[in-house]
Amino acid sequence: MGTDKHTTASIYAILRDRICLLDYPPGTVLREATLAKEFGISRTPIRAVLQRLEHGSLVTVRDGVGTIVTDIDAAELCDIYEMRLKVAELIGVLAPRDITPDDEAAAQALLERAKRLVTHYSASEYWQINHAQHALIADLIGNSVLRETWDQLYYHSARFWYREASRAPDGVAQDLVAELSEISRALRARDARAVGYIQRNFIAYGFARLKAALNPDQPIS
Amino acid sequence: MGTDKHTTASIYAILRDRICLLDYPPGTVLREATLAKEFGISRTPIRAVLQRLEHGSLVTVRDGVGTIVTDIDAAELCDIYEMRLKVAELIGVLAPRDITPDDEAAAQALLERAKRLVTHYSASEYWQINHAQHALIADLIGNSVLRETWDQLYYHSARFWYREASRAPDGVAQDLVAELSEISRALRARDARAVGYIQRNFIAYGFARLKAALNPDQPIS
DNA sequence: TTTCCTATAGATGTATACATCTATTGTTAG
DNA sequence: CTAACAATAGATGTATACATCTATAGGAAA
Repeated sequence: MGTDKHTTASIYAILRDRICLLDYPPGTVLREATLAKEFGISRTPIRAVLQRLEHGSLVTVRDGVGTIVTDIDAAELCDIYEMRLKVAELIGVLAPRDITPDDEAAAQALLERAKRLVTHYSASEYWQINHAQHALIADLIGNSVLRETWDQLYYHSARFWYREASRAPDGVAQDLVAELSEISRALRARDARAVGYIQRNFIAYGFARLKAALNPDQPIS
Repeated sequence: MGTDKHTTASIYAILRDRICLLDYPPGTVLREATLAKEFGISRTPIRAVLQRLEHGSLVTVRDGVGTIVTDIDAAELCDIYEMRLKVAELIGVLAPRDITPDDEAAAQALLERAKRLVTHYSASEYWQINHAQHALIADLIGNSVLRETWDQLYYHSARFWYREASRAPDGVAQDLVAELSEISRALRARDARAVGYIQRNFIAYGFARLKAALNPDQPIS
């Protein structure tokens, strides 16, 4: 295993997903030599990947120490989420591309998967649907600069929502069903602006939940 | 010359500025070996810098060919500017930091420099003031994610505005005076939201001018 | 026992040789 | 003369040896 032909892009996606899915929790120290050995290549392309991850604020490279998966404080988490709320509102505003029946079908398929998730929960399946939903919506964005920003914000914050959802998974599947139902409705109506606002709202719900977890108002200990 | 001790960060800033100031016009092919020789280091740290520039969409690295300074088509220029218009509106909205007398003084100093520019124009001085104004406003942004996005958008589009301003420099100094006057007024009023809206407006003025240059409505040929 | 200093293991940063890829130029077949 | 192809120069991509930096463990002095 691991003897496949990896490209820097594929290794980047692999490491990014490991960080997002908390296979590498915040604080994890990655070693270039170890990763190089795992993927059967030298340190040079591994370094390029790590530097790219560093640009996305997913890791910090420290000379003589290693590459450390970043953690986040409450203030920075708020910064990311407040930004995402505002950027979501732009999705349907800045020249979205035309919605097609394919988009509708893709959302419907995700909705069916989410419904199955309610009765048979799986963290892995939850995140696959989540990622697919993100990709679906990002693909609607016609403005390339907005799409890039939207993507970066998503990957910057995903793991912190994942951590919270893993701690208290109650209702996340139902919420995902509700979100995808609304998105399907908006796509049927060919209303890209509605899609953006639905995203905004569900990001806000998640944000409220994260804030409640950070500042537990009812510490009945 | 060039024997000073450069760091990757300083080399990054140098090359970024050369691209922004059109010392390296779009289409220029940069060679790693040449740059390495110029800065007295090996290709390795040069490659790290070029990859960072590529991440900011300032260059494209092509295997076997070289690192090419990116050009831009009308559609992408519109994408960037439409995004900047929207992001500017967020400057005073997403938790700006408190405005201090120092900010006021800095803006006033820039205004004085801009006034001198009207009678004694210098492209170099124009861009130093422009950059300083950008840094001043970016520093007001309390949301770190917004600040990063704002910065990236600025450096992504700066050279295209510079190219247009160089072609027809009439009025750019006066416009800069007007913009800095308004910014000074907003800072005196401690009104960060006003600063953001002023930025939005002058970006819109520049955008209109760029569009007019791209689609000359009066092609009397 | 505590504290400070020093030696060291092991990490990233850098330089360089080599592999691979691209564009071009020159040659040859039609 | 034109077009296709092959050889080649020179670029980036990769692997690796070496330089430098960091944290830590261990020993000596107070």
